[in-house]
Amino acid sequence: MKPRLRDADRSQQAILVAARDEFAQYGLGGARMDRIAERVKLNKRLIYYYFARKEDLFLAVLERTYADIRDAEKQLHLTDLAPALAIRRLTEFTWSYYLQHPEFISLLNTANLHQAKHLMKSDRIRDMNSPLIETLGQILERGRVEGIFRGGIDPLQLYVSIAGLAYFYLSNKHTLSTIFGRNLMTPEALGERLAHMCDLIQGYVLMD
Amino acid sequence: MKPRLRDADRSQQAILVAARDEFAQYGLGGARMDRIAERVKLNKRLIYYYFARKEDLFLAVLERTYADIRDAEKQLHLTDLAPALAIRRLTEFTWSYYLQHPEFISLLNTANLHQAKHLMKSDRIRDMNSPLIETLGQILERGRVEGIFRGGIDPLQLYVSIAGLAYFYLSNKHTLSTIFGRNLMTPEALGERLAHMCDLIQGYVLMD
Amino acid sequence: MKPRLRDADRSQQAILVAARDEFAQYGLGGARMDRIAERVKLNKRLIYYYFARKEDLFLAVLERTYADIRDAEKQLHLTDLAPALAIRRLTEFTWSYYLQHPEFISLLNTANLHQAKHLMKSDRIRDMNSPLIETLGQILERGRVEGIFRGGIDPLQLYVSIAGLAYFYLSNKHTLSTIFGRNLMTPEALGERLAHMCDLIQGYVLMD
Amino acid sequence: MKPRLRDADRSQQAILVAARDEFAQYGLGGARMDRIAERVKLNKRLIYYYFARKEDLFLAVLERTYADIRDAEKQLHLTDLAPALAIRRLTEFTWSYYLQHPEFISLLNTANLHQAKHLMKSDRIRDMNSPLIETLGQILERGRVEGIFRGGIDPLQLYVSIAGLAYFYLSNKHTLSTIFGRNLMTPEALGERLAHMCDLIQGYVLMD
DNA sequence: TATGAATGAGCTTTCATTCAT
DNA sequence: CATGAATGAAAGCTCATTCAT
Repeated sequence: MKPRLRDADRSQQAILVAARDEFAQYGLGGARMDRIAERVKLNKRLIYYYFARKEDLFLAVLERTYADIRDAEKQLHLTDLAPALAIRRLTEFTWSYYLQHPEFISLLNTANLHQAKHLMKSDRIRDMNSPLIETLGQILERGRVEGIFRGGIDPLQLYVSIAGLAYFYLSNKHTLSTIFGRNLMTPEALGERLAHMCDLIQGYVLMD
Repeated sequence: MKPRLRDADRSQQAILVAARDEFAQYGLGGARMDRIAERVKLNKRLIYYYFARKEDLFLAVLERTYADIRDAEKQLHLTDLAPALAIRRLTEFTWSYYLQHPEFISLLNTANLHQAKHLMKSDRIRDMNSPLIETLGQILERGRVEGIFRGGIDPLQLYVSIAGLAYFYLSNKHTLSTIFGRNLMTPEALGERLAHMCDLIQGYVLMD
Repeated sequence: MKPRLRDADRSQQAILVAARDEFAQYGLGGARMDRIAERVKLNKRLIYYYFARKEDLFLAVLERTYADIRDAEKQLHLTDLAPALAIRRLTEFTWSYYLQHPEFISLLNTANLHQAKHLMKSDRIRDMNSPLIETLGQILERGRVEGIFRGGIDPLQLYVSIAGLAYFYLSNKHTLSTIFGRNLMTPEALGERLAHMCDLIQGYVLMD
Repeated sequence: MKPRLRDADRSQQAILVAARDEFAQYGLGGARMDRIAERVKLNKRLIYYYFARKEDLFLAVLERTYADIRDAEKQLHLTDLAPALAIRRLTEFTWSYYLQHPEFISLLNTANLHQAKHLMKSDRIRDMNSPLIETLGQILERGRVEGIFRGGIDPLQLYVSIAGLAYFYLSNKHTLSTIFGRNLMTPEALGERLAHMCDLIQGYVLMD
């Protein structure tokens, strides 16, 4: 006998995926419930059945999005690596995750446009508090003890910097490409960017 | 004395300011023409009289926004400074401009959400092509010749990095503050961020 | 018993009737969607739900209008009648159909004002191509063979003439009445007109 | 010294022409005051200065239109011609006037859509009462006396018939062409129509 | 669980018209 | 005589949301 509950769960997941794409493409204000329903090929009413309101749906999408990146981060096992390699791995990971998940960047922008008021309502996200900062702190400390990293580095600042170097480039790829008249998304350009980022970060953390 | 009413230019400028604030606060999809009209205390119809459509108004706002930052950049006179100081000035300027113009960040995000299709329609913006990259190239070269900068630095990558370091922090201030449970907008936090940025950038461009 | 509410087809038909009256009374440009909604006592949004746009609604009304007259024409069974009688029946039918369906005349005028661009978009109407011309051709030929009709009559010209004799009188009843200071819509006047039309047409087709 | 008044008059005439074209093309409801102003290349405010309201402008256009056709009719000098020829000339004139003035047909349709309420407000038009009916009555009587026309013909009915035969064909040229899949506006088609009309009318008035 | 039908509020846009010079 | 600036009202249309089954 077929488990009914699985169907329900599958519908919900499908709705979340469709909604994520819609919100990422059009923002919260520009997203259309009709279009989401059409994307999932499910009745619009069903979306309301599961998620009650557009804003709630957006919140659910955000929660899912954060859960996804946290899961990915957990696969990194940075503590198993030598400090310098760990930093490099983190930089590469951040870059490629953003690159492969443009919807993450867009959703983050949207969340911030609305001053993160959705985030704040979500205990789940706040509790999902990235353990990365702590891990990063341990790595930096280990590197300092080993004499290869300089001291006094704030792990949060470093994390924000790594993210920022990747984020700005990818988030603004359209305007930057237009204004500088240079396609920033060719494989070569992407490679150059990653190399530049690694140089910058390595140069900062490594002892002279 | 200039007449307050029936001044076409004055009305247009006032509309642009109100629209800029509205778009920055709510995004393109979330912005309301009614609210813009109320902000300017002018008849809604007048907005259409001058700007025809919401999208055109958004484009006009973007053009104005870019013109503003270009004007500010021109005041920097980086070429008059010693290379190391010039880089520092640029970093500080970028930081404080973004800090003092949160609407700039928001509008940029919105423009990118829509894949810069508005930007592309504007010859004015494309021609407004930032001369900063060229200036930055000259500074880097001068520093290299003087033996204080390392060689092989792509000015565009460096510019994007400086911007990214400031942008990500400020653009995502709400989500970051929420997730890390730490107010990133206190004077101290802001000062620390700028210091960190300068360290990072200086460490990258300066010869060991 | 059929449910009165939540009957999609019923709603659509009711909307079409209300829209037909509104378009006939005010033309395409003068028709108001609000007024149509009020006529049907249905939510305005529902009209858009089924017909998407005002122009599409007008097209649907036109299609329905043409279908109606084609249906009526089919009831005539002209081929069963003697040629002379058939011509008379057609004349009378045309006259009374126009007389009883003033909305038909008005809608036709509106369609032509817009250069039939709606008609052209409708495959349904173009395929609904009046079989009357062919029937009329057969009747004329039969009459000619029987020696009572003159030869060389173009059925299309004759059809247009019959229609025109009725149409102009009824379409312009207001201006004609005003200008000639004579009420053209009294029963007597209407009877005289029909008699005149029959005389004219009979005189034309019959052998001297 | 240049007479100022001529300019004013010229502007008014230009506005009337532009308005006539606009009303003919879009109907009363679809006509746009802005578009009329653009057609004349005069300020919209000036139109209001001279004609006060859209409806009044439409009325002025109607008056002018009627005056024009009455003028043309006066050039016919039908009473100078032999009765049979006079009827033929009238038929030809009606046909070619409608053919060359499609705006006349359209404006007439619009006037009737609004139930001639504009016409009724205009004493000028009502007084402009076509003398053609009287003339036509004289011609018919003359022909009857000469033994070439049958008696008992109502000049108004005949006039309406002549007009209707031309009007319907030309007014509905778009729908008829579309539905019958036959271009009714080629020179050949137009010639055939006129010939048919003359046959019909001659056949009716002439003694067997 | 799932859906087509229906709605009220509000959105962008339009339009005839008036103001001030 | 002529005009650019400004407006209130209303139009077409959209949208999130709910109803009934």
